[in-house]
Amino acid sequence: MEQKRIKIKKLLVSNEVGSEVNVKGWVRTKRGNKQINFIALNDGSTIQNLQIVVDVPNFNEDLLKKISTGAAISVVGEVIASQGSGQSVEVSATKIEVLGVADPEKYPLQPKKHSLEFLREKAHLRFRTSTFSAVFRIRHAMAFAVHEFFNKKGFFYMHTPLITGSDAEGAGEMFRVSTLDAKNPPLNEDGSINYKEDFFGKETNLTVSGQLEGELGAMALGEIYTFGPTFRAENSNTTRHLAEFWMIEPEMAFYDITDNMDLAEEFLKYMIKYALDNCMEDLEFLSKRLKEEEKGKKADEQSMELIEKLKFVLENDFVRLTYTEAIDILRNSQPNKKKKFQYLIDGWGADLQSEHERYLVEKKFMKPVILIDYPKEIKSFYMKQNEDGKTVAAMDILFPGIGEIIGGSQREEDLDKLVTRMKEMGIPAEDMDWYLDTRRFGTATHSGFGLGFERMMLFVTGMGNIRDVIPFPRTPKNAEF
RNA sequence: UCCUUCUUAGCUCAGUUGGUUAGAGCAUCUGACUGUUAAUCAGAGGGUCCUAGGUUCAAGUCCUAGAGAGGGAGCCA
Repeated sequence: MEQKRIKIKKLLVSNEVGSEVNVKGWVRTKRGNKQINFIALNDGSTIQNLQIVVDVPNFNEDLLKKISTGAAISVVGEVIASQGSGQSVEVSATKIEVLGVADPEKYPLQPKKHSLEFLREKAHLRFRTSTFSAVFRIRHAMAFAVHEFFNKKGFFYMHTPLITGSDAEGAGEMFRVSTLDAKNPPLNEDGSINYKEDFFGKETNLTVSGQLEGELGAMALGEIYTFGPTFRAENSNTTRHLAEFWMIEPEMAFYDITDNMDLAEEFLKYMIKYALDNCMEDLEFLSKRLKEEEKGKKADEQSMELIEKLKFVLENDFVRLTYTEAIDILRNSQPNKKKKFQYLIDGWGADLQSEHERYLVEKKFMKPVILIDYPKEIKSFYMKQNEDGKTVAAMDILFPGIGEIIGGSQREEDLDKLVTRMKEMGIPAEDMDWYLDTRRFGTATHSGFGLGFERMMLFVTGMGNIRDVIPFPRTPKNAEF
Protein backbone atom coordinates (compact mmCIF):
# COMPACT_ATOMS: atom_id res chain seq x y z
CA MET A 1 0.00 0.00 0.00
CA GLU A 2 2.70 2.47 -1.03
CA GLN A 3 0.47 4.27 -3.49
CA LYS A 4 0.20 7.96 -2.59
CA ARG A 5 -3.19 8.92 -1.25
CA ILE A 6 -5.43 11.16 -3.33
CA LYS A 7 -8.32 13.11 -1.85
CA ILE A 8 -11.75 12.29 -3.24
CA LYS A 9 -12.42 15.89 -4.23
CA LYS A 10 -9.30 15.94 -6.39
CA LEU A 11 -9.95 12.50 -7.82
CA LEU A 12 -13.44 13.45 -8.95
CA VAL A 13 -12.40 16.63 -10.78
CA SER A 14 -9.27 15.25 -12.41
CA ASN A 15 -9.56 12.74 -15.20
CA GLU A 16 -7.68 9.86 -13.66
CA VAL A 17 -9.42 7.01 -15.50
CA GLY A 18 -7.03 4.09 -15.91
CA SER A 19 -4.64 5.15 -13.16
CA GLU A 20 -4.12 3.39 -9.86
CA VAL A 21 -4.98 5.40 -6.77
CA ASN A 22 -5.16 5.13 -3.01
CA VAL A 23 -8.14 6.69 -1.24
CA LYS A 24 -8.90 6.77 2.46
CA GLY A 25 -12.14 7.70 4.11
CA TRP A 26 -15.18 6.69 6.09
CA VAL A 27 -17.82 4.31 4.83
CA ARG A 28 -21.24 5.88 4.38
CA THR A 29 -23.03 2.78 3.06
CA LYS A 30 -22.21 -0.64 1.71
CA ARG A 31 -24.60 -2.70 -0.40
CA GLY A 32 -24.50 -5.52 -2.90
CA ASN A 33 -24.55 -9.28 -3.13
CA LYS A 34 -22.20 -12.27 -3.04
CA GLN A 35 -20.48 -11.29 -6.25
CA ILE A 36 -20.18 -7.54 -6.01
CA ASN A 37 -20.28 -4.87 -3.28
CA PHE A 38 -20.58 -1.11 -3.58
CA ILE A 39 -19.10 1.12 -0.91
CA ALA A 40 -19.94 4.82 -0.72
CA LEU A 41 -16.76 6.38 0.67
CA ASN A 42 -16.44 9.92 1.99
CA ASP A 43 -13.22 11.58 3.15
CA GLY A 44 -14.62 14.99 4.04
CA SER A 45 -12.86 16.80 1.20
CA THR A 46 -16.15 17.10 -0.67
CA ILE A 47 -19.80 16.35 -0.17
CA GLN A 48 -19.53 13.79 -2.97
CA ASN A 49 -18.98 10.16 -2.09
CA LEU A 50 -16.65 7.98 -4.10
CA GLN A 51 -18.10 4.64 -5.14
CA ILE A 52 -15.76 1.73 -4.46
CA VAL A 53 -16.55 -1.41 -6.44
CA VAL A 54 -15.59 -4.63 -4.70
CA ASP A 55 -15.38 -7.91 -6.62
CA VAL A 56 -16.36 -10.05 -3.64
CA PRO A 57 -14.64 -13.39 -4.51
CA ASN A 58 -11.26 -11.59 -4.61
CA PHE A 59 -11.51 -10.54 -0.96
CA ASN A 60 -11.48 -12.18 2.43
CA GLU A 61 -15.00 -12.55 3.82
CA ASP A 62 -14.03 -11.42 7.34
CA LEU A 63 -12.41 -8.29 5.94
CA LEU A 64 -15.54 -7.33 4.01
CA LYS A 65 -17.67 -7.94 7.08
CA LYS A 66 -15.73 -5.29 8.97
CA ILE A 67 -16.62 -2.70 6.36
CA SER A 68 -19.76 -1.20 7.81
CA THR A 69 -21.18 2.31 8.02
CA GLY A 70 -18.72 4.53 9.88
CA ALA A 71 -15.62 2.35 9.43
CA ALA A 72 -12.41 3.96 8.18
CA ILE A 73 -10.83 2.18 5.25
CA SER A 74 -7.97 2.58 2.83
CA VAL A 75 -8.51 1.41 -0.74
CA VAL A 76 -6.08 0.87 -3.58
CA GLY A 77 -7.66 0.39 -6.95
CA GLU A 78 -8.09 1.48 -10.51
CA VAL A 79 -10.14 4.51 -11.48
CA ILE A 80 -12.71 3.35 -14.01
CA ALA A 81 -15.64 4.86 -15.83
CA SER A 82 -18.77 3.87 -13.94
CA GLN A 83 -21.28 1.45 -15.38
CA GLY A 84 -23.90 2.81 -13.04
CA SER A 85 -25.70 6.10 -13.56
CA GLY A 86 -25.11 7.76 -10.20
CA GLN A 87 -21.51 8.79 -10.84
CA SER A 88 -19.12 9.19 -13.76
CA VAL A 89 -16.09 7.48 -12.22
CA GLU A 90 -15.56 4.93 -9.49
CA VAL A 91 -12.68 2.91 -8.08
CA SER A 92 -12.40 -0.80 -8.67
CA ALA A 93 -10.70 -2.08 -5.54
CA THR A 94 -7.62 -4.28 -5.72
CA LYS A 95 -6.62 -3.92 -2.08
CA ILE A 96 -8.65 -2.86 0.96
CA GLU A 97 -7.39 -2.21 4.45
CA VAL A 98 -9.75 -1.60 7.35
CA LEU A 99 -8.15 1.17 9.39
CA GLY A 100 -10.82 1.35 12.06
CA VAL A 101 -14.01 -0.61 12.48
CA ALA A 102 -17.35 0.87 13.62
CA ASP A 103 -19.56 -1.70 15.34
CA PRO A 104 -22.89 -1.31 13.51
CA GLU A 105 -24.81 -2.27 16.65
CA LYS A 106 -23.24 0.64 18.51
CA TYR A 107 -22.37 3.29 15.91
CA PRO A 108 -25.07 5.95 16.34
CA LEU A 109 -25.19 7.20 12.76
CA GLN A 110 -27.26 4.88 10.62
CA PRO A 111 -27.47 4.96 6.85
CA LYS A 112 -30.76 6.85 7.07
CA LYS A 113 -32.04 10.34 7.75
CA HIS A 114 -31.55 11.65 11.27
CA SER A 115 -33.19 14.64 12.89
CA LEU A 116 -31.03 17.67 13.58
CA GLU A 117 -32.05 17.41 17.24
CA PHE A 118 -30.70 13.87 17.48
CA LEU A 119 -27.47 14.84 15.74
CA ARG A 120 -27.07 17.77 18.11
CA GLU A 121 -26.79 15.24 20.92
CA LYS A 122 -24.12 13.47 18.86
CA ALA A 123 -22.27 16.66 17.99
CA HIS A 124 -18.94 14.83 18.13
CA LEU A 125 -19.99 12.59 15.24
CA ARG A 126 -22.30 14.82 13.24
CA PHE A 127 -19.40 16.10 11.13
CA ARG A 128 -19.66 12.74 9.39
CA THR A 129 -23.09 13.51 7.96
CA SER A 130 -23.56 15.23 4.62
CA THR A 131 -25.46 18.13 6.13
CA PHE A 132 -22.95 18.99 8.82
CA SER A 133 -19.87 18.40 6.72
CA ALA A 134 -21.38 20.85 4.22
CA VAL A 135 -22.14 23.39 6.95
CA PHE A 136 -18.67 23.22 8.42
CA ARG A 137 -16.89 23.40 5.08
CA ILE A 138 -18.92 26.55 4.43
CA ARG A 139 -18.05 27.83 7.91
CA HIS A 140 -14.38 27.53 7.03
CA ALA A 141 -14.94 29.33 3.74
CA MET A 142 -16.81 32.15 5.46
CA ALA A 143 -14.07 32.59 8.06
CA PHE A 144 -11.49 32.69 5.29
CA ALA A 145 -13.60 35.22 3.38
CA VAL A 146 -13.67 37.52 6.43
CA HIS A 147 -9.90 37.70 6.53
CA GLU A 148 -9.60 38.00 2.77
CA PHE A 149 -12.06 40.89 2.62
CA PHE A 150 -10.42 42.96 5.33
CA ASN A 151 -6.90 42.10 4.26
CA LYS A 152 -7.64 43.29 0.72
CA LYS A 153 -8.95 46.56 2.16
CA GLY A 154 -5.87 47.16 4.27
CA PHE A 155 -7.50 46.48 7.62
CA PHE A 156 -5.34 45.00 10.37
CA TYR A 157 -6.47 41.92 12.26
CA MET A 158 -6.33 42.83 15.92
CA HIS A 159 -6.52 40.42 18.85
CA THR A 160 -8.49 41.88 21.71
CA PRO A 161 -8.46 40.18 25.11
CA LEU A 162 -10.91 37.43 26.01
CA ILE A 163 -10.44 38.05 29.70
CA THR A 164 -11.43 41.58 30.53
CA GLY A 165 -11.33 43.71 33.62
CA SER A 166 -13.92 46.13 32.35
CA ASP A 167 -17.56 45.41 32.97
CA ALA A 168 -18.90 48.66 31.62
CA GLU A 169 -19.69 47.68 28.09
CA GLY A 170 -23.20 46.73 29.04
CA ALA A 171 -23.70 44.34 26.16
CA GLY A 172 -24.97 41.59 28.41
CA GLU A 173 -24.43 39.42 31.45
CA MET A 174 -20.86 38.23 31.84
CA PHE A 175 -19.13 35.01 32.83
CA ARG A 176 -16.85 35.58 35.79
CA VAL A 177 -13.25 34.44 35.52
CA SER A 178 -11.82 33.54 38.90
CA THR A 179 -9.41 31.17 40.60
CA LEU A 180 -10.89 31.79 44.03
CA ASP A 181 -12.26 28.84 45.98
CA ALA A 182 -15.97 29.02 45.17
CA LYS A 183 -16.85 27.27 48.43
CA ASN A 184 -14.73 29.43 50.65
CA PRO A 185 -13.81 32.73 48.99
CA PRO A 186 -11.85 35.42 50.84
CA LEU A 187 -14.26 38.04 52.17
CA ASN A 188 -14.10 41.76 52.91
CA GLU A 189 -15.25 43.06 56.27
CA ASP A 190 -18.71 43.77 54.86
CA GLY A 191 -19.10 40.16 53.70
CA SER A 192 -18.54 40.77 49.99
CA ILE A 193 -15.95 38.77 48.07
CA ASN A 194 -12.45 40.21 48.18
CA TYR A 195 -11.31 40.11 44.57
CA LYS A 196 -7.99 41.67 45.48
CA GLU A 197 -6.96 38.14 46.38
CA ASP A 198 -8.11 36.76 43.03
CA PHE A 199 -5.71 35.84 40.23
CA PHE A 200 -5.77 39.25 38.59
CA GLY A 201 -6.25 41.19 41.81
CA LYS A 202 -9.63 42.41 40.59
CA GLU A 203 -12.91 41.17 39.27
CA THR A 204 -12.55 39.78 35.75
CA ASN A 205 -14.91 38.37 33.16
CA LEU A 206 -15.00 36.85 29.71
CA THR A 207 -15.42 39.52 27.08
CA VAL A 208 -18.82 40.44 25.68
CA SER A 209 -17.26 42.56 22.91
CA GLY A 210 -13.85 43.61 21.69
CA GLN A 211 -15.19 46.95 20.51
CA LEU A 212 -13.74 49.26 23.15
CA GLU A 213 -10.26 47.80 22.73
CA GLY A 214 -10.84 47.78 18.97
CA GLU A 215 -11.42 51.54 19.06
CA LEU A 216 -8.00 51.96 20.64
CA GLY A 217 -6.45 50.10 17.73
CA ALA A 218 -8.44 52.01 15.11
CA MET A 219 -7.33 55.33 16.59
CA ALA A 220 -3.76 54.44 15.70
CA LEU A 221 -3.72 51.85 12.95
CA GLY A 222 -6.64 53.45 11.11
CA GLU A 223 -8.70 50.41 10.26
CA ILE A 224 -8.76 47.23 12.25
CA TYR A 225 -11.04 44.25 12.73
CA THR A 226 -11.38 41.61 15.38
CA PHE A 227 -12.64 38.10 14.80
CA GLY A 228 -12.87 35.92 17.83
CA PRO A 229 -15.05 34.27 20.43
CA THR A 230 -17.41 36.33 22.54
CA PHE A 231 -19.30 35.28 25.65
CA ARG A 232 -22.70 36.26 26.96
CA ALA A 233 -24.17 34.75 30.11
CA GLU A 234 -27.70 35.71 29.12
CA ASN A 235 -30.33 33.05 29.75
CA SER A 236 -31.36 33.15 26.11
CA ASN A 237 -33.04 30.08 24.71
CA THR A 238 -33.65 30.83 21.07
CA THR A 239 -32.58 29.60 17.65
CA ARG A 240 -30.29 32.62 17.22
CA HIS A 241 -28.43 33.01 20.52
CA LEU A 242 -25.34 31.28 21.88
CA ALA A 243 -23.48 31.79 25.14
CA GLU A 244 -20.22 31.46 23.18
CA PHE A 245 -20.21 32.84 19.66
CA TRP A 246 -17.80 34.33 17.18
CA MET A 247 -18.02 37.98 16.36
CA ILE A 248 -16.38 40.15 13.73
CA GLU A 249 -15.91 43.74 14.84
CA PRO A 250 -14.32 46.19 12.42
CA GLU A 251 -13.49 49.63 13.74
CA MET A 252 -12.47 52.47 11.42
CA ALA A 253 -11.02 55.89 12.05
CA PHE A 254 -12.40 58.74 9.92
CA TYR A 255 -15.52 56.73 8.94
CA ASP A 256 -18.90 58.32 9.55
CA ILE A 257 -22.16 56.40 9.81
CA THR A 258 -22.65 56.35 6.01
CA ASP A 259 -19.14 55.02 5.41
CA ASN A 260 -19.92 52.44 8.10
CA MET A 261 -23.11 51.31 6.35
CA ASP A 262 -21.37 51.16 2.99
CA LEU A 263 -18.64 48.97 4.42
CA ALA A 264 -21.08 46.65 6.18
CA GLU A 265 -23.17 46.15 3.05
CA GLU A 266 -20.10 45.53 0.91
CA PHE A 267 -18.76 43.09 3.51
CA LEU A 268 -21.96 41.04 3.73
CA LYS A 269 -22.19 40.85 -0.05
CA TYR A 270 -18.54 39.82 -0.30
CA MET A 271 -19.16 36.88 2.02
CA ILE A 272 -22.26 35.80 0.12
CA LYS A 273 -20.42 36.01 -3.17
CA TYR A 274 -17.55 34.04 -1.72
CA ALA A 275 -19.94 31.26 -0.71
CA LEU A 276 -21.56 31.21 -4.16
CA ASP A 277 -18.15 31.15 -5.87
CA ASN A 278 -16.54 28.54 -3.64
CA CYS A 279 -19.16 26.38 -1.93
CA MET A 280 -21.67 25.65 -4.68
CA GLU A 281 -21.82 21.87 -4.20
CA ASP A 282 -22.45 22.20 -0.49
CA LEU A 283 -25.00 24.98 -1.04
CA GLU A 284 -26.83 22.86 -3.60
CA PHE A 285 -27.00 20.00 -1.14
CA LEU A 286 -28.31 22.24 1.64
CA SER A 287 -30.81 23.79 -0.72
CA LYS A 288 -32.15 20.38 -1.71
CA ARG A 289 -32.34 19.36 1.92
CA LEU A 290 -34.20 22.55 2.80
CA LYS A 291 -36.70 22.04 -0.02
CA GLU A 292 -37.50 18.54 1.20
CA GLU A 293 -37.94 19.82 4.72
CA GLU A 294 -40.39 22.48 3.57
CA LYS A 295 -42.46 20.17 1.39
CA GLY A 296 -45.13 19.86 4.07
CA LYS A 297 -45.40 23.59 4.66
CA LYS A 298 -47.95 25.89 3.13
CA ALA A 299 -46.85 27.97 0.15
CA ASP A 300 -46.76 31.25 2.08
CA GLU A 301 -44.66 29.73 4.86
CA GLN A 302 -41.98 28.48 2.50
CA SER A 303 -38.85 30.53 2.22
CA MET A 304 -37.10 31.47 -1.00
CA GLU A 305 -34.82 28.81 -2.45
CA LEU A 306 -31.41 29.12 -0.80
CA ILE A 307 -29.18 29.93 -3.77
CA GLU A 308 -31.81 32.20 -5.31
CA LYS A 309 -32.05 34.01 -1.97
CA LEU A 310 -28.28 34.50 -1.75
CA LYS A 311 -28.15 35.85 -5.32
CA PHE A 312 -31.09 38.14 -4.64
CA VAL A 313 -29.39 39.72 -1.62
CA LEU A 314 -26.16 40.01 -3.57
CA GLU A 315 -27.78 41.82 -6.49
CA ASN A 316 -30.01 44.28 -4.64
CA ASP A 317 -29.18 47.35 -2.60
CA PHE A 318 -30.15 47.16 1.04
CA VAL A 319 -32.99 49.47 2.04
CA ARG A 320 -31.81 52.29 4.28
CA LEU A 321 -34.18 54.18 6.48
CA THR A 322 -34.25 56.01 9.78
CA TYR A 323 -35.90 54.74 12.92
CA THR A 324 -38.40 57.60 12.61
CA GLU A 325 -39.32 56.60 9.05
CA ALA A 326 -39.66 52.99 10.18
CA ILE A 327 -42.02 53.97 12.98
CA ASP A 328 -44.18 55.89 10.46
CA ILE A 329 -44.33 52.90 8.13
CA LEU A 330 -45.16 50.55 10.98
CA ARG A 331 -47.78 52.85 12.49
CA ASN A 332 -49.63 52.96 9.19
CA SER A 333 -49.12 49.28 8.36
CA GLN A 334 -51.99 46.84 8.00
CA PRO A 335 -51.00 44.65 10.97
CA ASN A 336 -50.81 47.70 13.20
CA LYS A 337 -54.17 49.11 12.11
CA LYS A 338 -55.81 45.72 12.43
CA LYS A 339 -54.10 45.22 15.77
CA LYS A 340 -52.34 42.10 14.54
CA PHE A 341 -49.07 43.10 16.19
CA GLN A 342 -48.65 41.83 19.69
CA TYR A 343 -46.96 45.15 20.48
CA LEU A 344 -48.82 47.93 18.71
CA ILE A 345 -46.88 50.95 17.50
CA ASP A 346 -48.42 54.09 18.89
CA GLY A 347 -45.59 56.54 19.27
CA TRP A 348 -41.96 57.44 18.82
CA GLY A 349 -39.36 56.10 21.23
CA ALA A 350 -40.15 52.45 21.83
CA ASP A 351 -37.71 49.76 20.75
CA LEU A 352 -38.79 47.72 17.75
CA GLN A 353 -39.90 44.18 18.51
CA SER A 354 -38.87 41.33 16.29
CA GLU A 355 -42.37 41.17 14.78
CA HIS A 356 -41.86 44.75 13.57
CA GLU A 357 -38.43 44.03 12.17
CA ARG A 358 -39.82 40.98 10.39
CA TYR A 359 -42.63 43.04 8.91
CA LEU A 360 -40.20 45.58 7.47
CA VAL A 361 -37.77 42.99 6.10
CA GLU A 362 -40.04 40.16 5.05
CA LYS A 363 -43.31 41.90 4.12
CA LYS A 364 -42.72 45.55 3.32
CA PHE A 365 -39.34 45.63 1.54
CA MET A 366 -38.56 41.94 0.98
CA LYS A 367 -34.84 42.60 1.31
CA PRO A 368 -32.23 43.47 3.94
CA VAL A 369 -32.92 46.72 5.76
CA ILE A 370 -30.48 49.08 7.47
CA LEU A 371 -32.13 51.11 10.20
CA ILE A 372 -30.33 54.19 11.50
CA ASP A 373 -30.78 57.06 13.95
CA TYR A 374 -32.39 55.28 16.88
CA PRO A 375 -33.60 57.08 20.01
CA LYS A 376 -30.58 57.51 22.27
CA GLU A 377 -32.45 56.06 25.25
CA ILE A 378 -32.52 52.57 23.78
CA LYS A 379 -28.90 52.49 22.62
CA SER A 380 -25.41 52.32 24.14
CA PHE A 381 -23.50 55.18 25.73
CA TYR A 382 -20.69 55.30 23.15
CA MET A 383 -22.90 56.09 20.15
CA LYS A 384 -22.58 59.44 18.37
CA GLN A 385 -25.30 61.83 19.47
CA ASN A 386 -27.06 63.43 16.53
CA GLU A 387 -27.76 67.15 16.35
CA ASP A 388 -31.48 66.67 16.99
CA GLY A 389 -30.61 65.85 20.61
CA LYS A 390 -32.89 62.82 20.49
CA THR A 391 -31.21 60.22 18.32
CA VAL A 392 -27.84 58.54 17.95
CA ALA A 393 -25.98 57.49 14.79
CA ALA A 394 -26.63 53.80 15.32
CA MET A 395 -27.28 51.28 12.59
CA ASP A 396 -28.82 47.83 12.73
CA ILE A 397 -28.85 45.59 9.69
CA LEU A 398 -31.86 43.31 9.58
CA PHE A 399 -31.85 40.14 7.48
CA PRO A 400 -34.84 38.06 6.42
CA GLY A 401 -35.32 35.07 8.69
CA ILE A 402 -32.50 36.13 11.00
CA GLY A 403 -33.35 39.57 12.34
CA GLU A 404 -30.48 41.69 13.54
CA ILE A 405 -27.29 40.42 11.94
CA ILE A 406 -25.19 43.54 12.44
CA GLY A 407 -25.29 46.24 15.07
CA GLY A 408 -23.02 49.24 14.77
CA SER A 409 -22.65 52.97 15.09
CA GLN A 410 -20.59 56.03 14.60
CA ARG A 411 -18.86 56.55 17.95
CA GLU A 412 -19.16 59.69 20.06
CA GLU A 413 -15.80 61.42 19.68
CA ASP A 414 -16.57 64.43 21.89
CA LEU A 415 -15.18 63.85 25.38
CA ASP A 416 -17.68 66.03 27.23
CA LYS A 417 -20.72 64.59 25.49
CA LEU A 418 -19.44 61.06 26.08
CA VAL A 419 -18.73 61.60 29.78
CA THR A 420 -22.10 63.27 30.28
CA ARG A 421 -23.86 60.36 28.63
CA MET A 422 -21.91 57.88 30.75
CA LYS A 423 -22.98 59.66 33.89
CA GLU A 424 -26.61 59.64 32.75
CA MET A 425 -26.45 55.93 32.17
CA GLY A 426 -24.61 55.15 35.38
CA ILE A 427 -21.37 54.00 33.82
CA PRO A 428 -18.32 54.61 36.03
CA ALA A 429 -16.10 56.90 33.95
CA GLU A 430 -13.17 56.48 36.35
CA ASP A 431 -12.84 52.77 35.36
CA MET A 432 -12.86 53.75 31.69
CA ASP A 433 -10.05 56.26 31.72
CA TRP A 434 -8.06 54.30 29.18
CA TYR A 435 -11.02 54.42 26.79
CA LEU A 436 -11.61 58.12 27.31
CA ASP A 437 -7.96 58.85 26.46
CA THR A 438 -8.85 58.27 22.80
CA ARG A 439 -11.13 61.30 23.09
CA ARG A 440 -8.63 63.31 25.12
CA PHE A 441 -5.76 62.84 22.72
CA GLY A 442 -6.28 63.18 19.00
CA THR A 443 -9.94 62.31 18.91
CA ALA A 444 -11.58 61.92 15.51
CA THR A 445 -14.70 60.67 13.82
CA HIS A 446 -14.75 56.87 13.85
CA SER A 447 -17.22 54.06 13.42
CA GLY A 448 -17.57 50.31 13.66
CA PHE A 449 -19.96 47.42 13.83
CA GLY A 450 -20.31 43.87 15.05
CA LEU A 451 -21.36 40.93 12.92
CA GLY A 452 -22.49 37.72 14.57
CA PHE A 453 -20.60 35.11 12.59
CA GLU A 454 -23.07 32.33 13.35
CA ARG A 455 -26.00 34.49 12.30
CA MET A 456 -24.29 35.01 8.98
CA MET A 457 -23.82 31.24 8.83
CA LEU A 458 -27.54 30.76 9.41
CA PHE A 459 -28.29 32.99 6.48
CA VAL A 460 -25.77 31.49 4.09
CA THR A 461 -26.52 27.84 4.90
CA GLY A 462 -30.27 28.26 5.38
CA MET A 463 -30.05 26.30 8.62
CA GLY A 464 -32.77 27.17 11.12
CA ASN A 465 -30.99 26.79 14.45
CA ILE A 466 -27.77 28.52 15.47
CA ARG A 467 -26.73 25.39 17.37
CA ASP A 468 -26.28 23.69 14.02
CA VAL A 469 -23.77 26.13 12.51
CA ILE A 470 -21.15 26.02 15.28
CA PRO A 471 -19.36 22.72 15.98
CA PHE A 472 -19.94 22.61 19.73
CA PRO A 473 -22.71 25.00 20.79
CA ARG A 474 -22.66 26.54 24.27
CA THR A 475 -26.15 27.38 25.47
CA PRO A 476 -27.83 27.61 28.89
CA LYS A 477 -27.62 24.21 30.59
CA ASN A 478 -25.46 22.77 27.83
CA ALA A 479 -21.68 22.63 27.62
CA GLU A 480 -21.21 19.10 26.29
CA PHE A 481 -17.99 18.02 24.59
C1' U B 1 -36.71 34.04 32.38
C1' C B 2 -41.97 33.75 30.30
C1' C B 3 -45.63 31.23 26.98
C1' U B 4 -46.45 26.71 24.38
C1' U B 5 -45.80 21.68 22.49
C1' C B 6 -43.34 17.30 23.30
C1' U B 7 -40.50 12.85 25.83
C1' U B 8 -42.89 5.09 23.79
C1' A B 9 -37.42 0.02 20.18
C1' G B 10 -30.87 2.32 17.78
C1' C B 11 -33.76 6.45 14.73
C1' U B 12 -38.66 8.71 13.18
C1' C B 13 -43.29 8.01 15.03
C1' A B 14 -48.53 5.52 16.00
C1' G B 15 -50.91 3.80 20.43
C1' U B 16 -58.85 5.21 20.46
C1' U B 17 -63.01 6.40 26.21
C1' G B 18 -57.77 4.18 31.43
C1' G B 19 -58.56 -2.50 30.14
C1' U B 20 -55.26 -7.63 30.23
C1' U B 21 -49.57 -10.21 25.30
C1' A B 22 -47.18 -2.12 23.52
C1' G B 23 -47.11 -1.56 17.24
C1' A B 24 -45.21 0.36 12.22
C1' G B 25 -41.40 2.19 8.92
C1' C B 26 -36.29 2.71 8.77
C1' A B 27 -31.68 0.83 11.00
C1' U B 28 -29.25 -3.91 12.85
C1' C B 29 -28.62 -9.35 12.23
C1' U B 30 -29.55 -13.92 9.04
C1' G B 31 -30.79 -15.64 4.16
C1' A B 32 -31.82 -14.70 -1.34
C1' C B 33 -30.25 -11.91 -5.70
C1' U B 34 -23.99 -10.69 -11.08
C1' G B 35 -24.04 -3.30 -11.25
C1' U B 36 -26.27 -1.17 -6.64
C1' U B 37 -26.83 4.10 -5.54
C1' A B 38 -32.76 5.97 0.01
C1' A B 39 -30.99 -1.11 -3.65
C1' U B 40 -34.85 -4.93 -3.59
C1' C B 41 -37.22 -9.47 -1.47
C1' A B 42 -37.95 -13.01 2.90
C1' G B 43 -37.24 -13.84 8.06
C1' A B 44 -35.33 -12.74 13.13
C1' G B 45 -33.81 -10.10 17.39
C1' G B 46 -34.67 -5.56 19.84
C1' G B 47 -38.87 -1.85 25.17
C1' U B 48 -36.60 1.41 32.59
C1' C B 49 -43.33 3.81 27.63
C1' C B 50 -38.05 10.46 30.71
C1' U B 51 -37.81 10.39 36.49
C1' A B 52 -40.35 10.48 41.33
C1' G B 53 -44.83 10.51 43.71
C1' G B 54 -50.31 10.11 43.42
C1' U B 55 -55.59 8.61 41.79
C1' U B 56 -57.71 3.73 40.37
C1' C B 57 -59.71 -3.06 40.69
C1' A B 58 -56.50 -1.56 36.52
C1' A B 59 -51.98 3.85 34.08
C1' G B 60 -47.96 4.34 28.04
C1' U B 61 -52.89 6.85 28.62
C1' C B 62 -55.43 10.79 34.22
C1' C B 63 -53.21 14.29 38.32
C1' U B 64 -48.75 16.77 40.84
C1' A B 65 -43.60 17.85 40.94
C1' G B 66 -38.91 17.53 38.55
C1' A B 67 -35.49 16.79 34.34
C1' G B 68 -34.59 17.22 29.15
C1' A B 69 -35.93 18.72 24.11
C1' G B 70 -38.58 21.63 20.11
C1' G B 71 -41.09 26.25 18.69
C1' G B 72 -42.29 31.38 19.99
C1' A B 73 -41.15 35.91 23.11
C1' G B 74 -37.63 39.01 25.80
C1' C B 75 -32.21 40.23 25.86
C1' C B 76 -28.91 40.81 21.66
C1' A B 77 -24.85 39.52 17.48
